[in-house]
Amino acid sequence: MQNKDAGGIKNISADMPLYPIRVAAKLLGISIPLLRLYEIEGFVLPYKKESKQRLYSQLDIDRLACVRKAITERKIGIAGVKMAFAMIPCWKIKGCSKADREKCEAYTSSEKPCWSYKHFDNVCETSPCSECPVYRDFTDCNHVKSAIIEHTNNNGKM
Amino acid sequence: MQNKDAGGIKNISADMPLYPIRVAAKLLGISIPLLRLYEIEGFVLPYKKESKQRLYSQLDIDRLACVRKAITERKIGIAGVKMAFAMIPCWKIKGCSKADREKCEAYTSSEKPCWSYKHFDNVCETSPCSECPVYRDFTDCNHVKSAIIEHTNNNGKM
DNA sequence: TGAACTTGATAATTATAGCTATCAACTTTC
DNA sequence: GAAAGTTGATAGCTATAATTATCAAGTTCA
Repeated sequence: MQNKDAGGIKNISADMPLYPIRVAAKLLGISIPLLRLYEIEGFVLPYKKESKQRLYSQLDIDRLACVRKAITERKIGIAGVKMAFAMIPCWKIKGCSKADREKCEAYTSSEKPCWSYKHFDNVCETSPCSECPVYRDFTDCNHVKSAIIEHTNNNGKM
Repeated sequence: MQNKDAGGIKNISADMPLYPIRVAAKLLGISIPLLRLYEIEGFVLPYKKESKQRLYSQLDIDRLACVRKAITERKIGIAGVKMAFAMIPCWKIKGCSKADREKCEAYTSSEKPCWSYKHFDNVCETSPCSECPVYRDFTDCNHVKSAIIEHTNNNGKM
């Protein structure tokens, strides 16, 4: 029942790359080109094989299902979802230094999520955004305000 | 040249109710019904005469010009602008107590700006939202992230 | 007093964001 | 080695959000 990294056969966890694009599209009820568009817009960072083919994890699907809801139900558009993600106080989550922040395009932007930028010379340079807690913890673009609340109230320590 | 409150004839300040709806619409280049819609959506709280007729201040015009830009240029829709305003850390700006927050619909909502709610039993009950700094200081819906930054970094000081 | 405004509401229009279909070229897989 | 799947790109469609046009009824104020 547990998902440990040390590998057995049943090493199944929500962030394992599983579904090829066709399956992912079907799971979400959308077309393949749209799924690709969502990636360009920065809504998901799917795993890519060496052959560049995408594989989507269950978390990826969940994430996109939320985005979908925001677009179709909440009537926030693509640009709105991008803005919502851009509001995440990533500099707090990552503990960016003043220097880090000054070098970060994402810090002041409200255009698109921080993980849509290429990061030079700051704390985000070292590891890929797909492994970053800012990306990973925000499966749900509707919960950004909770994060803002959390990080404004007591310096995030609660 | 100065705008003092103590009244002379030249008591002209940016938040004086000046323009009737027809003029305001022309200044913004939109129709009257749209201007009315923007009010329903919570983008502006114009002064109302006893006869219920609206008068818009220059600040109201500026505010709506920003909203307009966000909708037409940034492609954030009406719902997106509402969400942006909802992200303002009003509880910090107003210094809401825990009790205040628990009684506040706006606190957790990311649907619409706090000043769109009716406030009972909390600190916002006492004075109209049109006079609240949360409303007044956010003429520009594109600057919400600055506020988030400010209020996450050092508890709002500095 | 009456012309010119306003109000709120509904219906109709328009513009476009969101989405899909299709394409040729390339990969993977069995 | 061939079928099935992928890639990126472009063009076209569609649903609907955004906006305007109208309406009757009520105000305002020369």
